[in-house]
Amino acid sequence: MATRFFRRYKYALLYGVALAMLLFLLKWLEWRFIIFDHALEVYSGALAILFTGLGIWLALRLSRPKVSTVIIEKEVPAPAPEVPAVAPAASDTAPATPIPDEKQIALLGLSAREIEVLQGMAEGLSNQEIADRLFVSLNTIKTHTSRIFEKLDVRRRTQAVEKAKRLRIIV
Amino acid sequence: MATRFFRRYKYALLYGVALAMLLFLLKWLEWRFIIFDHALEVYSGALAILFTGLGIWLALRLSRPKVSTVIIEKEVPAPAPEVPAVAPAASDTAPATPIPDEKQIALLGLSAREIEVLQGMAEGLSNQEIADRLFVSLNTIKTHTSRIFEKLDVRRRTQAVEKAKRLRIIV
DNA sequence: TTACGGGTCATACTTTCGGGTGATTTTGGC
DNA sequence: GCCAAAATCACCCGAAAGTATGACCCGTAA
Repeated sequence: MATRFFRRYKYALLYGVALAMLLFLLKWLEWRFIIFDHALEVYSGALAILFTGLGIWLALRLSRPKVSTVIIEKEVPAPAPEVPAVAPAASDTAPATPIPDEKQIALLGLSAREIEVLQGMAEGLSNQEIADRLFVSLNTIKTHTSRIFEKLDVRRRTQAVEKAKRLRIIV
Repeated sequence: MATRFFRRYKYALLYGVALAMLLFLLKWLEWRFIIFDHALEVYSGALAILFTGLGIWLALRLSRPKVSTVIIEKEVPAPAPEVPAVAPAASDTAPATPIPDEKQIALLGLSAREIEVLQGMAEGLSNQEIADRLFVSLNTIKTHTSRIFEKLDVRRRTQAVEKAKRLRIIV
């Protein structure tokens, strides 16, 4: 069928259509404003939009609202096979007790920032995209991911997400 | 004392100073090239400040307070039956339908083989591991993953897994 | 018979991930 | 003010993932 063709050249087709629409829009605007001289209004509008965007960007960039972590304990009747595997990882902080503190098991020593990164991972974002969202560099995210993998005792992001969801660390 | 104050409001101060310098620069330029009609510049500046403030206000108002909820799984001494590890975790994503949604699969045109690969992906396996499990070559898995990404309209395996689980294609 | 979808495999290439290491800055508690 | 933890950023390097393209085989439906 033509589905394969469409699938293969989907983006090319989309790009073509988008370009056509954009050209049409430009033509329309040209016609629209050739009559009236709305230069000042357009200028003001552009300025307003630009600086509103700047303000939003600034606020998001500079304000780091405290991430309040709400901890809800939930009793689970079925001890998953992975839970014992978690224990040795947490045993770094509490090696004495054979059954470490529940909070340490659950949190695994994950910081708030690491959970944010984990959340991004779970949404299927790349490290670069997570970096952009959190306004930090790619290297920082890589450091965070490394520590997350360490603490969760996994080696790949897919495993981390799977485990984090299973442990209800993230939704 | 003053250091603490400076530290706390560092960015605000920086922003203020920067703004002041910018205004000064504008004034200087204005004086440099004596043009009587300063109305536009003043108007622009006022507009810029106003809408920057608006943007900041908007961002602060609209950005929801980030509250990360951590649910702690607490083991209960009561021994549980031999439940597969996946089952309890899947209960939160698919409480109603334990079986995959056939309609979604048919709708997306995913083949049986592709579902198998997708399943492997969801378990956090690497392409090589999936290849070994299905007794095919690594390149074959890569081809499958590419087609899966096409059909699911995603670009990364993490996104594919996220979407597949959301659509109940896999458990 | 031919066209097509599905499965398989390959090469060559670019991009992203992840490990390892070291460093500085920021933050929060004492 | 001091200190430890957290957060940030950098560089290198190998591995894995993903893109693009072409090819072959095999059923099946037109």
